[in-house]
Amino acid sequence: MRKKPRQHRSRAMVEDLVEAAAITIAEEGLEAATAARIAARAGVSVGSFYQYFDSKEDLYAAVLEQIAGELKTVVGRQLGSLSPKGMHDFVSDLLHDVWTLLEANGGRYMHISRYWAQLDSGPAMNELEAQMHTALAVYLMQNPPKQPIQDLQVKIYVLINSVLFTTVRYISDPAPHVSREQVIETFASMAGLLVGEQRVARKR
Amino acid sequence: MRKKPRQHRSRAMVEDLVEAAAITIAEEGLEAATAARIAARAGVSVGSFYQYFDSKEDLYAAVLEQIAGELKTVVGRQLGSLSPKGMHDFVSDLLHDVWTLLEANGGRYMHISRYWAQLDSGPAMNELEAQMHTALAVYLMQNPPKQPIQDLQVKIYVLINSVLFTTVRYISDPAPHVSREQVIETFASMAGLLVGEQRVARKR
Amino acid sequence: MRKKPRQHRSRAMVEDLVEAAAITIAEEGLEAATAARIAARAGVSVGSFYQYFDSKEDLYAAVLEQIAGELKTVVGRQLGSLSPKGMHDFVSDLLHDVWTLLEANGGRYMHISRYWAQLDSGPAMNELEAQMHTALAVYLMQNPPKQPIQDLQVKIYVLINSVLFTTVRYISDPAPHVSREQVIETFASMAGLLVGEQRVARKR
Amino acid sequence: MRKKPRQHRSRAMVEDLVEAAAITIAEEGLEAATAARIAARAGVSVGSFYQYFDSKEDLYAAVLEQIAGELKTVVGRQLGSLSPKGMHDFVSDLLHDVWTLLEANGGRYMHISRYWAQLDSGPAMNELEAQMHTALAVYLMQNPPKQPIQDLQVKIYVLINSVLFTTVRYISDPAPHVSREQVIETFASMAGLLVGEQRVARKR
DNA sequence: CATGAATGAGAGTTCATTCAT
DNA sequence: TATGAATGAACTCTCATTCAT
Repeated sequence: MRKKPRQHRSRAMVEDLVEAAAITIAEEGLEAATAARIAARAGVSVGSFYQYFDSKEDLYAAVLEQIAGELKTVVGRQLGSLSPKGMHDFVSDLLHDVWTLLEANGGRYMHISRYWAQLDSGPAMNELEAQMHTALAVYLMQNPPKQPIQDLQVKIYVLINSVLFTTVRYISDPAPHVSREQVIETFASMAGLLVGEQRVARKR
Repeated sequence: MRKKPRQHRSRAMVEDLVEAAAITIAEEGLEAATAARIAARAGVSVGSFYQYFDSKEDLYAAVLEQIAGELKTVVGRQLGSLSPKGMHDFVSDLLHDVWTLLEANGGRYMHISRYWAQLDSGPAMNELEAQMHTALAVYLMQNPPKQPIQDLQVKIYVLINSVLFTTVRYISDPAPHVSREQVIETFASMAGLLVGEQRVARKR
Repeated sequence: MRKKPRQHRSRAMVEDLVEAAAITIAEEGLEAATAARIAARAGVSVGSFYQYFDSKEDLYAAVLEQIAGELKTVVGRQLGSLSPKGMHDFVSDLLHDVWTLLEANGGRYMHISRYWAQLDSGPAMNELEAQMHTALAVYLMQNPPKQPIQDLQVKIYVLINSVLFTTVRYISDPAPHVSREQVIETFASMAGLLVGEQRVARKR
Repeated sequence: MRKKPRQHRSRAMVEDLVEAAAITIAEEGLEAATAARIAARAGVSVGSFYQYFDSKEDLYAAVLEQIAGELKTVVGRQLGSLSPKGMHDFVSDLLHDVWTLLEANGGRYMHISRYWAQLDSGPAMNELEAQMHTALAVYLMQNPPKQPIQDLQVKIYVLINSVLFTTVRYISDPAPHVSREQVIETFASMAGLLVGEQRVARKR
């Protein structure tokens, strides 16, 4: 469990460490992300590292938390504009934003995602899922479908996981014959179809 | 490069090692899957380990190869019965079989899949993808759609990745409110919808 | 490349390690001089060993450097008094000093020299040879020979190698019927003869 | 202690192993000369290796014995023609022959000599020394010097060691400005001078 | 608080030697 | 007698973590 420092200096140090860890994992891989290397990149001593994080794993967790936090912000921004759009366009816009975030900083977050299995990503994933549920609930309250959608929870579960991991895979090991736009459009269609939407995408 | 043993004893040992590696990765995680641990679980000395595999990574690769091989067998079995069924039922049946395989032995393969990014799974994934392309091509020749399907490659790419990783995630971190049947049905629907099939699932 | 430590503690540790390595090589042979053994003898952990030396070979190099450095000091001390003595006496005095150094600490340096071929002793040897050339040049300028000495470089090369390795062999595997004085005298004669000196040794 | 096999097959195998060991040490260094590698090069199984040699060290000893044996043969050939030549020419001719032997087979023996310290070369050296003593004794009986030579044993000791190790060093780390002929001539002069010979070399 | 030298358990890998076949 | 698969001790080197300064 990480200590929650309240001092200014400390908070800056924690942030530096988290960022250094993210960069190191992204650029050199998880195996190269040693305590010494991360601390060096953060311009801090190993000792200080352990002042704020009880273990390397704690730091990794903080990195994931940060990513999840930014993702939540992105999703939150879309939530406000859900209803007027329809599902297809909502998913499309959302994915564009998510993709942009994941590709920012040279795809830093993307590369980190490769290690989700080692990184105990469970909590972050669950938060995202919960948020999506909220989004969908709001949407459906405002756009009551003619026929009730069955298994909504399941569809959300499938969608979010499909989107996330396919995106991860696409960026870490891109398919030459598949464009980013196409992937997004495919997911948007899938989402629309799953909620019974007519296949009439807005022009972009 | 792994030596290809031709003796009986040796082949048994190689198999033991591959299985021990699979079990160890599945049960204790990739980090715990050290040469010594794997060898011990296989009831073999470290020396023997390195008699048959030039490095730990070579063994990991062998594990992946085995999984991919079994997956290919499962898919191949379904390929023969594609056309009479329609896409939805084909995907549904296929997923049931795949799921059964991945869940076998306490979900061993499932857990290993978590580490696909570290395990150089590229080749295996590509083979599977190629196989799916074949399947789809066969299906579409026998069931020519009224309107041509656009971006077929993309849809396959998205589908296979979605199915695989969602399945992985489902088994390694199951959602309490989502049943296996429901996930499969969702994917089958998605597949059917993507190829323009009417949503009339066969009764099961 | 060895880190250059600037702290007091560190410098002491580096010295301890070099000495421990020297003792271990001398007493137990090069094969027994493992990282663990050397570290243990230095009263230090393996980790510290690798904090200051990037590899075992680096430490060996440091040992050689130290020996070469001390040899150079000894030779340098003699160089000042070359001319008034004549070649024979110069070599005799020099060898006495060198011998004393090599025999110090139970012949530690002597024993190490046995492994010169494995220890990448090239640089050290070359420095010593260069120094000898200087010495000889000075001597010959101050004592111009009646007839020019032919092949001076060759003679120096032969002399220095002969002296060094014969001395090494003598100490590491002494001949019972041969005394140290006699070996030195023989080399001194050889040196004198090679530069055309009359065979009139000073009384000792 | 090596077993002395008397069978034909066995003797051939022992010879093969000794040669394989010599080649391996010469070409790949002592560290690379593992039991498996040597056996493979000899076209024999490791098991057979240990049938004839109790340890790797035993094999190394056999290699040294072989080299020493061939050296002895060379020296012996010169011994017959000692007296008529005088010391200088005797040493010169001997060194040419020795040099030729050491350079044969791509300098195989030469390279092996680099490892004399690890290879327990004591016995071989002692034999060679004894042989040289015999040679000198014969020479001096047939060419009684005007003044008795002092410290003959010492001079032989110094000469043989000087010649051997300087030669080893010369071949394993040749000096660019020094030719083989010059080294030999220098040693021949030294030998002549040490036994009081006039410096009148035969024309070559 | 910050530092970074020191620690030592542990990882991957090699290889001399044995022994069942 | 010949084989080479099997063994496991030993080696080099790394790195998370601590603690004296």
